[in-house]
Amino acid sequence: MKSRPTIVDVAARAGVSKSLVSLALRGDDGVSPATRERIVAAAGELGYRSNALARALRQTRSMLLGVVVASLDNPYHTEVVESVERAAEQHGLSVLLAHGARKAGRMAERLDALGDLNVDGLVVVSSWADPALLQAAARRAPVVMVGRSLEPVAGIDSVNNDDERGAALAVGHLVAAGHERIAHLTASRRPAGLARRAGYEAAMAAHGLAAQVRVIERERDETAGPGLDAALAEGFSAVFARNDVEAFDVLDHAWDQGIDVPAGLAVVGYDDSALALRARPRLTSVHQPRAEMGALAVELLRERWSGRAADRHEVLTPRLVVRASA
Amino acid sequence: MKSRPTIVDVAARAGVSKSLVSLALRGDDGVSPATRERIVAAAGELGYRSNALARALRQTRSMLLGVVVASLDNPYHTEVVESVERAAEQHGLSVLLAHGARKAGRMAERLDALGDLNVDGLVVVSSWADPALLQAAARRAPVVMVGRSLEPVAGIDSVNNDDERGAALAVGHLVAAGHERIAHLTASRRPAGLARRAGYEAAMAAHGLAAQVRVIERERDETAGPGLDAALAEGFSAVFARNDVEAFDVLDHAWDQGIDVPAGLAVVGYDDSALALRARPRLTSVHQPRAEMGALAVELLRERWSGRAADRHEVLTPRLVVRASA
DNA sequence: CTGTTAGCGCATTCAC
DNA sequence: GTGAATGCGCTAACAG
Repeated sequence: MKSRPTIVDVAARAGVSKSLVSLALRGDDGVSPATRERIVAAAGELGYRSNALARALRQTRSMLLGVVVASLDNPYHTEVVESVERAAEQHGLSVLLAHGARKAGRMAERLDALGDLNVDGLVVVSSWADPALLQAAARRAPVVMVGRSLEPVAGIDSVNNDDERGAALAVGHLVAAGHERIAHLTASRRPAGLARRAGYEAAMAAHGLAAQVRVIERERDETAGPGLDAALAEGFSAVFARNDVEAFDVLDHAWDQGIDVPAGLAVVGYDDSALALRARPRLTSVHQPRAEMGALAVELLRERWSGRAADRHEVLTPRLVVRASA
Repeated sequence: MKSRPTIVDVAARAGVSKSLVSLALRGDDGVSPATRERIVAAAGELGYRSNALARALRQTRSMLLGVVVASLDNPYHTEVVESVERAAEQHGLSVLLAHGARKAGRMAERLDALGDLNVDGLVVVSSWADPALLQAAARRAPVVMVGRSLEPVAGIDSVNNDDERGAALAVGHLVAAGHERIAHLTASRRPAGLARRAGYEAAMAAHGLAAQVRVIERERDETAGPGLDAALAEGFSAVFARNDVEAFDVLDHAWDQGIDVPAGLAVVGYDDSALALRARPRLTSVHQPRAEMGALAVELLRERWSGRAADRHEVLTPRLVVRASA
């Protein structure tokens, strides 16, 4: 509302120069205890807080971390964001969150806006991103992509889970339970989806089974319609879905058709997001180690700040969380 | 990464003063077309973007809008955030999103952090907030609360839907469908929950029916357990839940117990969030006009900037969206 | 040692 | 069209 007190106001009130206020408030030595106390008291009385903008402008570091997330409506994404935030906080970094980066145009705009604010680093949480955009952003601040790109993007670090291995875990579990007609349902032609699909196909082959991939187009704000029903009508005994959101849809449609899960149809999802616990029956799902992924993303940025030049692409190992659906 | 080009670099390259660069780039008159073109070209070649921090520091306005949301895991909240963002963009405001304000301590910290960045205004999207915290934040920038507080907080504008009326819509719909044993399930002692409960009780009384409120404690990250089952065992013919999340739980537990919805149990939720479309059967729910709410929140801030001193508390009218669950 | 002065960082604005 | 002042906090160099 009213203009906030500045360092000059504090200095005046404490009867010292503004330089000393700066030193005192940041715990520098070379300030006598008595004076420091006076300054701290003055600051307290005025409700002074240093202006983050001014500080960031003067220093090279803003201590700001930009996080761009594709959308807020996939629980897995928001869970990754939270883990990034936790890690950031531990290093005294403030997170600025931007979302809606599902379209390249908006993604570019968000990245630019964060860059304009002098963020020290960027974390992009998305299952897809235009390499050129990432590289453009990386000219301003180091960028870490949490999620897959088709192939490594030069100059961009990345953190991922091993989608192929995750898919193999799902298939292995279903095969061990005696399933043979195992379908893979996917709606995505994006990298993570492709990797899971490839992992599924490889695992099926390894078990001597025929891969059955069904691509289900998903409408915006809707659960997949007729395509999904048609796929279920084929009589598979088990389904490995590309992610929890789609596994959730499978459960819904199975419910509509009176198919009993898991007896009539076993379902395995991917991400182990909050959705897995909301589902009935509770969803068996491949867990991505998101807490580690967030921490690692921040760690990679810190390494860049310390001068690392070579790209790093970290791939973490997922694990299967078995619940009631398979 | 490398230090970004400044206005001085552009000025040097175009052979003019930096003042003129500033004027030209912001479309001021009084710059000859030829010169302007030279300047724009120079800026383009250098990839110059004005430093948002420096601009905010110089001007009184930062054009930054802070949005604090209780949590990212309630779809209704994130949908409100998106509508605020859309409205903000139309006025050239950038949104800085912060979350995790479920605890007062963290809320205070987030508000402070945004204040340090000189946001021009704050929107708090939450079903609860400590009035003292809001007022503290309001000393730095105008604050709008989207959601209910127990009573109006002096100095803080608010945007809400009429919870009492929404509850009455739900009850009216169920009564019209012939229901008499209508329970209200709630887990919340927070303002919005209380208002809906009061609205439910009033509506039941108006219809000459006995109110049946059941308070179901919800564990973190879990759907309500035994309490919910016990309530369902009482044999109500319809349930009005405090919000979609809890209505979703009701559907799950009904499913567990083999209760057919809506034949054996009609269910109505509140918020009409994305969850309503995920539910099976699709959830009948009270719709809060979130698009208008977001736009209104931004509008209220703009009025404050224009000098309005009196508080405004806007209450919008909800409507019932009838789907399959009731 | 304790504290001050001067100037920086970047874009905007006003008097000339 | 320009130079100088401004906003706010940090910091190098300097004085007591």
